[in-house]
Amino acid sequence: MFPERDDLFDLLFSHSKFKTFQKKEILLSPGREVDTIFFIKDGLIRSYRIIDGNDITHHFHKENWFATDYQGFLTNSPCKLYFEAVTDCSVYVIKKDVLLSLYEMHHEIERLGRIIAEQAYLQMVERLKSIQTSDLKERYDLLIKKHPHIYKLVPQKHIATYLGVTPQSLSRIKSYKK
Amino acid sequence: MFPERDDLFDLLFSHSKFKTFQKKEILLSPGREVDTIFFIKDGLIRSYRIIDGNDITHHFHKENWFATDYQGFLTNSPCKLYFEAVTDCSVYVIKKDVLLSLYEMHHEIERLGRIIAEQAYLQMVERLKSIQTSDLKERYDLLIKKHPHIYKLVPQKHIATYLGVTPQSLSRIKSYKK
DNA sequence: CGTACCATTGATCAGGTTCAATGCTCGTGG
DNA sequence: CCACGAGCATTGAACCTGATCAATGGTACG
Repeated sequence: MFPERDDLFDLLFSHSKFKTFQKKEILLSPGREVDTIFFIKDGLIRSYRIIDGNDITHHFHKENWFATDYQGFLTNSPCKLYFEAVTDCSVYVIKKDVLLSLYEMHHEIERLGRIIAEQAYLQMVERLKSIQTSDLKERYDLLIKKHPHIYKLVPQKHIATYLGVTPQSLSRIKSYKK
Repeated sequence: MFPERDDLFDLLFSHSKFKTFQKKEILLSPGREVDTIFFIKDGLIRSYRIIDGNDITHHFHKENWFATDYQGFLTNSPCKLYFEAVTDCSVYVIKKDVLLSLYEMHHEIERLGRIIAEQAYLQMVERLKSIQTSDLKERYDLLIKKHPHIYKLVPQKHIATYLGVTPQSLSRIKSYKK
């Protein structure tokens, strides 16, 4: 997933604040510019946006990886997402300006930044490709195969919107399955 | 689009080979592992994959940016795409191992690598979001507004598959428009 | 001029949406 | 300890968008 370089992460964390959140707590809301990145030490976070009053899941953020409105972060535009703790969570809170100056100062943190961006890209490509080439049933099967614990932790309706469909459609698919 | 640092690009190009291709020439085919990146100095390139015998456009690569099977490049997996010169093209051909060692040697090239990955991510997110939130007509309008020259250079059918629909559907949409 | 490639149009089909009603389950207060 | 309510899942029916299959029409280029 990322280079096995604990020293790098230790350096990063030494410039962060450690924080815990309870299940269902909101870590971050839309509005201001994105100046915060979370690194999830423990727990599961769901990000979502509200479109026409509907809660649409953007992403599930798992432990040992980052969570932020990456698009807002990169383009200096306002945060569009809510971040909600699906389970109790513990996270390192990293400030954007701190991260950027770490990029400047340490070639290796810059590299970490590159690898983060590359991984984010790969995730998006996979998701786009699966939407374009697989039908709903295949996408659902793949998701619960790759991330079985998500299936147990979040309501179906959030998984449905993550897959880009309504909860009703997902429900019907599951009955065909058997 | 990217930092205005001609010296960086000059450094990169000094480790590249300059090459020209004629309209309709294939620059790269699926098969072997991806060891090549193109930087397009001039011209337009279309990448596509063959799925069930059908030509599906993956991306349009414009001048002053990079073109490669980025997914294959990042995951060391075989190239899945064809790259075809839509117009006559001139490109810098950069070898993967050369780029990786430039990353190692120059913090600033590493940064360029980060920015490339970030931009690639942003493009994918935009595309995913437009598929999930816009209907075909809106996506088509947005595409020709943002990239009017593509519209003139490639057949509709390639634009259709880029948008994730059949040429027939795109044709119908256009007649509603007026 | 003819042919090859692309765009358009028509008819039918399939998958997912929407709106609405019903069923299930778990946590809380009486 | 039970009963109720809130939130979620399921199911049904009508509908809509884009896919598919097939035929027709244009046009550029040899």
